[in-house]
Amino acid sequence: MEFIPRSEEEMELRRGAWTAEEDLVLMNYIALHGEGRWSSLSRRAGLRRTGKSCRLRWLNYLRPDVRRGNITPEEQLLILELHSRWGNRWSKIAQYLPGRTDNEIKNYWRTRVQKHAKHLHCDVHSKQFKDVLRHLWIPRLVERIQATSGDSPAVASAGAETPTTFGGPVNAIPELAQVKMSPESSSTGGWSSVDSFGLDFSPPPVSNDFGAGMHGGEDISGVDGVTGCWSECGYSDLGLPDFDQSIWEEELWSMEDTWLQQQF
DNA sequence: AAGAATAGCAACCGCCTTGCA
DNA sequence: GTGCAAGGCGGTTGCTATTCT
Repeated sequence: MEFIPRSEEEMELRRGAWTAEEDLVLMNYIALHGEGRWSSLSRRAGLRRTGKSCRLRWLNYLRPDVRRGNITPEEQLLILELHSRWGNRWSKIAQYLPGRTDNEIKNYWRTRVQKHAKHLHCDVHSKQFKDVLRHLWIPRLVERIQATSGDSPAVASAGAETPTTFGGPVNAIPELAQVKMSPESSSTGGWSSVDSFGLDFSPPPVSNDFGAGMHGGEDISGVDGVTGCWSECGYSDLGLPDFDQSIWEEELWSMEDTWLQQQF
């Protein structure tokens, strides 16, 4: 169907990629006036964009606390677990990964996790794939986290008697959701609960929005939203190795193939 | 070296919810 | 209670960079 603009204003609306100039205008405006109502903000700032477009650009790209770059093993673990609980509730999942946007998590899921499922010729929601996650992917992630966090004895391990948190980097960041092994799961090898992988979470400890205390319907106003700025927390200086995703994925895939052959 | 295929991600779309008059 | 505008969210699209043939 042909798009017929109903007004001059609509005709002038810009779409597609944002220019550096537009970014600057939006950032400057928000720095001076705050977020406010997006539709009027767009007009007042002199941007020929919809309010929605401005909001999206700010939240997903321009916000100073947006983290970019590889999803760390800790974050992958959180995503896998939280997705097993809530499904495609990306914004809810994003609350537990400060600095990551729902869009980024959604993209990660679609490009990495679904790719895995496709490779294994199964659906991401199938029991088969969930088993692969539970028995192979997650334990491997835990191993990686252990390996990169050095000599932490508190790292999740099969057979641990009490809930333990991942040591090293994760513990170094109080703002990051604490991933804990539950006693039930640890007694059965770590990852055996039916609906989730047996991890325990603290409530979302940090707000990654700037101003509004409500996020996704849950009141998280008790936290200092502005100091949620990730770089200020030192996360960028954690020295997490930039582990080579492709190499470890290949390794994982061959393990998965072997494992699946044994299981099915 | 060039074209095709694929992956990754930014941005848009449309539906639903919320707040307000 | 109703209608409207705006915001929020999940799904989808399309562009660009990278890899493969």
